[in-house]
Amino acid sequence: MVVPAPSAPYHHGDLAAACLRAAFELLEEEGTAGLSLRAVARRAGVSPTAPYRHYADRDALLSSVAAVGYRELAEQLAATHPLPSGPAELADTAVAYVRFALDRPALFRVMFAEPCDPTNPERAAANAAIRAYVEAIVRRSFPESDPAAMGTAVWALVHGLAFLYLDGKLDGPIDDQVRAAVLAMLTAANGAMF
Amino acid sequence: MVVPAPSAPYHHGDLAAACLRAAFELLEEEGTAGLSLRAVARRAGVSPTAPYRHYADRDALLSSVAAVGYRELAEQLAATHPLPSGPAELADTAVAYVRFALDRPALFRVMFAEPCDPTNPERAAANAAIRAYVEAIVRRSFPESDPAAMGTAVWALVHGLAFLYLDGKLDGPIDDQVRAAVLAMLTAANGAMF
DNA sequence: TGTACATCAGTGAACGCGCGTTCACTGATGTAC
DNA sequence: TGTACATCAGTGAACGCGCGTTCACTGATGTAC
Repeated sequence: MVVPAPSAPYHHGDLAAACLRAAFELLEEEGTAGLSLRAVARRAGVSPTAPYRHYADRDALLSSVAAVGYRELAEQLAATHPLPSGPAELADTAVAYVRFALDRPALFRVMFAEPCDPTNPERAAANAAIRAYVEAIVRRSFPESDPAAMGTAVWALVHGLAFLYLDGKLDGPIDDQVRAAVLAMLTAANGAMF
Repeated sequence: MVVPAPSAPYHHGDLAAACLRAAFELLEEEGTAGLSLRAVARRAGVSPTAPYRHYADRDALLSSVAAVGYRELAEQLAATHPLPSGPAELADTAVAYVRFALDRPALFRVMFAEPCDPTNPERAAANAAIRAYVEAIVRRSFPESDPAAMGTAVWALVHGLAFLYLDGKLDGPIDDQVRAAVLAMLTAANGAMF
């Protein structure tokens, strides 16, 4: 019976996944600046060049990180309300979006603020998934509006809130303010001066 | 009569302003990554350490850049409509905001996405100016809404549009789509299913 | 069941790079007497 | 008006740093016969 050596086998086993995990941890602990290929390799317990077996270059790793991030954001939104309808549920979803950004700021920045390869199919799919989710909401809650235009507006509203908080342009009790902002916007047209 | 030496006087004259100008040019030409203190010094034709006479460190320079950027953004908005009212003028202003972001993406990122020193008084003033502008619009156009909440929402809407376009999450004819999104949002409540 | 060999997944040394920042310095300027 | 001197705004060499990426390599694995 062969007892496997207790440590440091030559082959890692699943280095691709380990790199991804390491990248997430680094983003959480050190922020965007801490996410280098070398740091990922270090944390995975592997030589600086080993990740190149699994990722063509730094950008490729970032794209994979972003793709996983999109999936997790989608899960978090769906967990709040699979298909929100009505102002209160929409506000809940907005809060969930902003919370995601503030809980994992570096990840959120990689997902959105870094110029990742736009031809990456994983990214395109993730992007399309978010759009579809938002448009489904819009079609249900605002049947009289243009779903594309209104979908863009809704996404922009929550996305803008996320970034404004993330970058310290707003302060105060976040959940309440996000809720208030979304509700104010959704009911504004009724009392508008035009 | 003293004829000044035609080149390379020992004292620059106004190195602080020259650094700022160089920083803007670098942002325009090379993007955020190209903006280093050394590059600024090089472009200003001065030794790598000279800028330290005028800026405590890299962050201090970035803060100054951001402050000037805010002023220019405010000017561009005011030039579109000093105090927009009605959906069409609001949409114009939104377009101007997004245009600013897309015309000068690296500058816009420095203004918003970089973690500049939040205690910088120039930055605080710039931030307050934007808020005041937006709230003035809101008070006039949406007298029945909470001006703070609605102000936040309006800013977030245009800011989100700016970043989504900037980061390639949306595509298509920008001006038209921004206008359509803003108009859809501002009239949505009328036909909402709640 | 054994063996030869192709393939795969790592290693480790080395490359060149540009960065922010420090330090002791020196040339230029302006002010007090 | 001339001079001494403090102050200001630059220089230039040097520091240590970590990065992405390349290269030739080697240990481990698995497959064909």
